[in-house]
Amino acid sequence: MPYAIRFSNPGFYRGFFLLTCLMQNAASKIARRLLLHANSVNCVASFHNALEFTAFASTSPNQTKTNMSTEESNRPNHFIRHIVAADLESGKHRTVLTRFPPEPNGHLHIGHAKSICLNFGMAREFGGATNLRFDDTNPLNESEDFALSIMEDVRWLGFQWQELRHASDYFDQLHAYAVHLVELGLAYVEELSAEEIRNYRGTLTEPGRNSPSRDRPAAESLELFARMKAGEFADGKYVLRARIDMASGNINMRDPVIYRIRNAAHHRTGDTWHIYPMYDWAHGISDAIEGITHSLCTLEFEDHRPLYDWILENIPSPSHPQQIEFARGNIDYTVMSKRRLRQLVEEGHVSGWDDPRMPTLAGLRRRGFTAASIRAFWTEMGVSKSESIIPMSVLENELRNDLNVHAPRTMAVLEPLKVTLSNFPADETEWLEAAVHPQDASMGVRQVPLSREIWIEQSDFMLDPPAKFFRLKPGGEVRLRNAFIIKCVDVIKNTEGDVVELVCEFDPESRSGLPGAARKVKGTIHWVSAKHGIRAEVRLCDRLFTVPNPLGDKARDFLEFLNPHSLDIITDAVVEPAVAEGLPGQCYQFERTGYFVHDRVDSRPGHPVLNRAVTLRDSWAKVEQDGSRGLV
RNA sequence: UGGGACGUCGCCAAGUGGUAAGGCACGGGGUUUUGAUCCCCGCAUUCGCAGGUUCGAAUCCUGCCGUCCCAGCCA
Repeated sequence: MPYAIRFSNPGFYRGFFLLTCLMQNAASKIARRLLLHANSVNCVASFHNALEFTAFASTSPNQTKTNMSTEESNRPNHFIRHIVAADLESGKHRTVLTRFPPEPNGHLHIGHAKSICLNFGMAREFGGATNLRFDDTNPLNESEDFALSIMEDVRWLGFQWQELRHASDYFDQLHAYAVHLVELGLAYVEELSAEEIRNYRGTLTEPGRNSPSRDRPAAESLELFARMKAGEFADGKYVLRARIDMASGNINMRDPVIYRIRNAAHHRTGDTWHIYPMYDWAHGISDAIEGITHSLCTLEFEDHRPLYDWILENIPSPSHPQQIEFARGNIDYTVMSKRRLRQLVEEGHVSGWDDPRMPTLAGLRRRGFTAASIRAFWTEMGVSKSESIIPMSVLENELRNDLNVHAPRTMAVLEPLKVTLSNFPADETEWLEAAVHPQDASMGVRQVPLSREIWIEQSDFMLDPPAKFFRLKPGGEVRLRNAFIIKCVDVIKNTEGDVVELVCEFDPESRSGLPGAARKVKGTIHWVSAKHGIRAEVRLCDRLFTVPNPLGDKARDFLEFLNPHSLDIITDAVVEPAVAEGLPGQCYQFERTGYFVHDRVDSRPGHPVLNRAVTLRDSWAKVEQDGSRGLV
C-alpha cells in the first residue's frame, strides 16, 4: 500500500523525520481501514454455513453473512495476499484462479483445511475462483471413495469449487507433451533399474553421473516410450526421464523420472494406460492447462519449483502459473501424517477416520467442531513460511468463540447426585421459563420442568469444602439456575459413607422473576428434574496423545504416547427432555460444563449420544489446581 | 564450502531503512442467576548472535549459530 507521503531525500534533521514517520503511519492506518472496509463490503454471500445450525437459522437469518464479515475483517496480511494483489494491480493477471489438489488416497485433516482456506480464500477475496483437482497420477492407492469424502469435506468447510478436475483428465495431453520433450532431445527412456538410478543419482553432497541411456537417440526413446504405453513391458522395466543436469545441487533436477510403467487399473481411466505421469510432470502442466494463476503449495515443494518452471519453459505451455510455497500448520498433541492416521485407524486405536478424537475433518466435525471455527482458526493463524506448532487450545478457543454465539443453552448433569426439595409439593411439576441464550433474546425462551426430586452435579457438592468453594455444602445456599435458591439441610450417606442424596429446602421468594430473586448467593448450579430428565450417553474427548509432539522422540514409537484417557464414556448422564429430541450434528451449550453435539453416527431418538466438543473455560479448575499445589 | 528455506513476546504473526501492529495465552480490575460470556487496564527499549554501512537498521552488508526440507519408478 503506497503511503500518501514519501520523501526521497533523507538528509533532514531528526525531528522532521519523526514527523514524517508519524504522518506515514497515520496514512497507512487509514489506508488499512479503507481496505478492510472494502473487504467486508465485498464479502460474498454465497457461503454455505455448517449444517449444524439449520435448526436455529430461523431465529437469526443474518448470521451467515455476519460471520463472514467478521471472519474476513479480522484477517492479518500475509505474503501471498501481497503477491496476488500486486499481480492484479500490475495487470499480470486480470483474475485469480487457484486450485486445491489433493491426491484421493486418504481423508482430509485440519492441516489440509489450511490449504483449502488459503486457496479458496484468496480466490474469493479477489473475485476469482478455485478448482478442485484430484491429483490422481498413481493408481495404486487412490479411490473414488476418498474423492467423495474429500468433496464432502470441502463443501462442509463452506467452499465451492468452480471446476472439478482430475489430473487423469489430462493424461492424453500429458503424454503428448512428454513425446514432444523426447523429440526435442530433452527426455529419454531409461533402462537402468530403480536401484541403479539411485546409484547414478549421487548423494546430497556428491554430484550424480550420466546414465548410459542419457544419449539414447530420440527416435529410439520414442519407440520405447510408445511400447511402454502399449503395455509391452513389466512394471519397472523402463522409465522416462527428463534430461536436465546430473550435477545439479538440486537433486530434483538430476534427470527426474517423469513417467513410470504401472500395469494397474486406474479408478477413473480403467486399464487404458500402462504408463502414469509422476507428480512433477502432471502437476505444473495441469496447472498450466487450467490457467491457474497462483499455484499454492507447502514448503517441501520449494525444491521442486525449478523443475516446475523448467517443464513449463520447455513445452509449448498454454500458461505459466507461479508456484508459491507456504508453511504447513502443525497442531500439538496430535499427528497429521496420512500414514500415521491410517495406522491409528487400521490398528484400531480409534474407531475410524471419523473418530471424534481424530484431527481429520470428519473427526472434528463429528466431535462438534464447526466449519466456521476451523476457517476462523486458519484465518487468525495467518500464512507464512516459518514452520509452526500451534497449541490445540487455540483451535478449541475458536470453537468456543463460535459456539458461544450460536449454541442454545441447556442444562445437563453428567454425574448425577440426587437432591430432594423437601418443601416442594410431591407429584407437582412446575414449568420455568429460561432463555435459550442469555445474551441473545432473539433466540427465544424454553420451558424447563422442575419437580421435587432433581439431579445436580456430584462435583457441585462438598462435605468439607475449601475456601472459595461457591457451590453447595452442608447448611449452605446456592442458586438453582433459572429457578430459586436452595439450602442444604441434610446429607444422606450409604453404609460406605458416600454421599448419595441431599435434602434441601427452597426459598419460594427467590424464584426467577420475583423481587426476591435479587437476593445474592455466591454460586449458581445447573440441575435437571429427575422425573423429566432423559438418560443420555455422553462422550468426553480429550487429546489423543499425552505429549505435545508424539513424533518428537525418534527413539520411541508414537503409539507409546497414546492417551489412555482420550475417551471417557458416561452412560448415565441426564439431559433436559428437549435435548433428547435433537438431530444428529446439533450443538448445545450444557451450561457450566461445555459444548456438546449429538453424535452424527450413534445418536438416535430414545438413545441420545452427545460428544463434548470442548469444555467451557474454567478458572475454578485453575484455582483448585493452584490450591492443591499450594498445600503440597 | 551439496542445494533450498526459516529464525520478531509463552504460541501464532504484521513489519520490506524512520524509531516494534494485532490475536491467543497470561496478570489485574468491573458486570454477571453459567467460577462462562462481555467490558476496561497491563503485557518486546527490542527483533537468533557478532560485527559493519547509515543522521537513523528487525529491515541493507559480512560472518557465525540454530531449526526444517531434499538422495521414491510417492504426492
